[in-house]
Amino acid sequence: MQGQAPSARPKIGDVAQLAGVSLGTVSAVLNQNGRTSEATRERVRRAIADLGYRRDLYASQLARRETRLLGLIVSNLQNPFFAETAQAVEEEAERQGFQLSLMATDFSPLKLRAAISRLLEARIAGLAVLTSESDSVSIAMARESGVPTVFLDAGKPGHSLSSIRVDARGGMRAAVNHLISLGHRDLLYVQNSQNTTDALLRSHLQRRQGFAAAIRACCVSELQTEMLDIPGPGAEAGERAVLTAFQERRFTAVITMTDVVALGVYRGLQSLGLSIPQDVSVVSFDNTHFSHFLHPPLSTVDISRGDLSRLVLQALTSGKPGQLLRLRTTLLVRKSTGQRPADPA
Amino acid sequence: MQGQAPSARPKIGDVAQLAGVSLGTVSAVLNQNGRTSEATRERVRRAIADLGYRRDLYASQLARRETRLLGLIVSNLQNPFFAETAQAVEEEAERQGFQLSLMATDFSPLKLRAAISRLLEARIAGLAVLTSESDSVSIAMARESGVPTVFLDAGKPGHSLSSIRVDARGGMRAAVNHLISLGHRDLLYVQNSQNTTDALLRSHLQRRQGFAAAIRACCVSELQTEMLDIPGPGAEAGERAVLTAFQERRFTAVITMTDVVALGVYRGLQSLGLSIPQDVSVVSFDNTHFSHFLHPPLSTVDISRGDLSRLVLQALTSGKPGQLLRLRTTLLVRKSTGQRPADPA
DNA sequence: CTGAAAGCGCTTACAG
DNA sequence: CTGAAAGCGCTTACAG
Repeated sequence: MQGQAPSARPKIGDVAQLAGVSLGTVSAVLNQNGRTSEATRERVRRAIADLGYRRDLYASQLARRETRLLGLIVSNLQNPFFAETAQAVEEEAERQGFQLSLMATDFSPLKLRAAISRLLEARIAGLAVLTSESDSVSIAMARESGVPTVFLDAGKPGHSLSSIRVDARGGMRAAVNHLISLGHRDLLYVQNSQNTTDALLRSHLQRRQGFAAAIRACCVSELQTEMLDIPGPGAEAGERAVLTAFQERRFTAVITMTDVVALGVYRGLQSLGLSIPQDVSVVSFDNTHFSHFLHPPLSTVDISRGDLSRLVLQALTSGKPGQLLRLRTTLLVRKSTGQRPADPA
Repeated sequence: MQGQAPSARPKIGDVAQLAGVSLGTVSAVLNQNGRTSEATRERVRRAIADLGYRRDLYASQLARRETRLLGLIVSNLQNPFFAETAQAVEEEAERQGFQLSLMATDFSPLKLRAAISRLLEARIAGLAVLTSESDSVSIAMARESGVPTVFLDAGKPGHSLSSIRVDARGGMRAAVNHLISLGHRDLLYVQNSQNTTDALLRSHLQRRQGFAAAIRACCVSELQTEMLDIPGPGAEAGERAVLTAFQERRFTAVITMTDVVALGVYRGLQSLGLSIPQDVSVVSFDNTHFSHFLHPPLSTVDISRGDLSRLVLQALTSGKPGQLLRLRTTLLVRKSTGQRPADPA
């Protein structure tokens, strides 16, 4: 039923025997050590093909000193920001000869700890935790392991632990100033919280703080703002936030914590019969792929995936752990933001 | 620089010594074999914590007969269909006590082969290949390994290899009939090809064939259809397809191969000043999460992620490999489809 | 409930 | 360029 018996799986000794060479020689061919003659290599290759031999990962790695494996943990692969980031890191890792083991936490600190634990068991050469939730136990685990690690917007740099700080404040400031310069005075800030009971969502916090700071620093006096936090998935939260907030008061601009939230905001505004940007401007954060394809194309703050992935690999493989790395953000003005309407009826 | 020296990593023997027990006892505690007293377990746990001990995955798996690891390969994690499917399979696997090793091919048959190869080296207990591209060499590799395997819309069932057949034709038939019943007679079918030189994109082919078959089977005589295939990423392709096709002729309905293509079609139509569904109806395939949040919400053919993941686990772990499994599709009528306009000017 | 020993399938000095 | 041997860090019968 199970196909061949388990013992049918050929081993390196079977290959050696069939090829008429020793174990070490087969191993050298497998690892491309190059200290074998072409004729030998060919015989070994043929024996491997004939037997359907496949090296055992566990035996191979156990016998090796080090691994070329990097661990990457993100919050959720359904979220385009994380999916795009994971792909960028994977490509950069491959370019540098590393394989990636990818895990998702679903915003749960417990799953984050479990993921770190599993990756450490795999003796990874480096660990990148690019999640929006954070967890002090996880940070301590990573730090104590001594494995070069990088967190996103979390952890104090030192020893083996680096930290990448996204300039969320700068991005938010740019977004707020953009809206104010367009004449907007009534701003709604929308974020969603995931169900993370005991986790501090750093990136969320920073974006919100960035918004608040930009408002405080603003030169204009008659600013009216409201900040809404709706639990649940981003798109649903964005829609509900708009339906709720616009019942009481009229805003001319909405700033969302992520593009996914903006997706829901678009829908909410449209179901209220409000046009973007004629009636309401929308600006967001993340520059996920789909934001360009919304109607109208969404103005959003870009976090460069390329820069991020290069920083990650620098933190993990440069031999200089414990760095504090900064990542710029850039406001992309597209078509979802415009002049404040003359008469926001 | 590297933190502790590599040899600093404690082993099971260090734990045994500190706890005053033997190797086997520590192993029993680690594996929850339960044949240890609570007092012993506690001592071992404390020793593990004190030393910061972490089991070595490779040694552990090498010594074990079997693995509880399943391999899952998808085409691209940025595509919401694959991301959602991966998450569903992961949850179902976890429910049944399996871990998942996830890989992406980026639509490349070569990467598909490499992924299968790596997963087989990890001695996976089962392999699911849920990609849109297919490759006969990959199918042969999987088959010859004897590992229980399931392909999506590819491979002849037999021995260790199962196949899940998505009822794309049925879904397309429902979509076409829905449009025809709404009075539409001028239909545009849009698909995008990825850069897969030598791969046959089965799911694409089947959807297109489903469309063609539904048209042929149709009772109405005055049907006008056009089928467009634009290379490149889905959203870009959808937009370009509309801009191209509507230059020459006026369609009242567009059927897209995937939701991602529909995203681009929306944008193309809107930039032409055409309203959905007042001027043009759109119906799609996949029911990805975002389709519900487009404006208007997209009518699309659903492929149940829950059913799919249950079929995958059934194929891999039921002990009855070599099955042919069928997966239904369901047309979800939302707001992007409506009556054919009276005067499609 | 515990301990000593064999074995998992490789890689890597080392000697030839 | 090749071969014999030690060792990687666990798990698992087996004997006590």
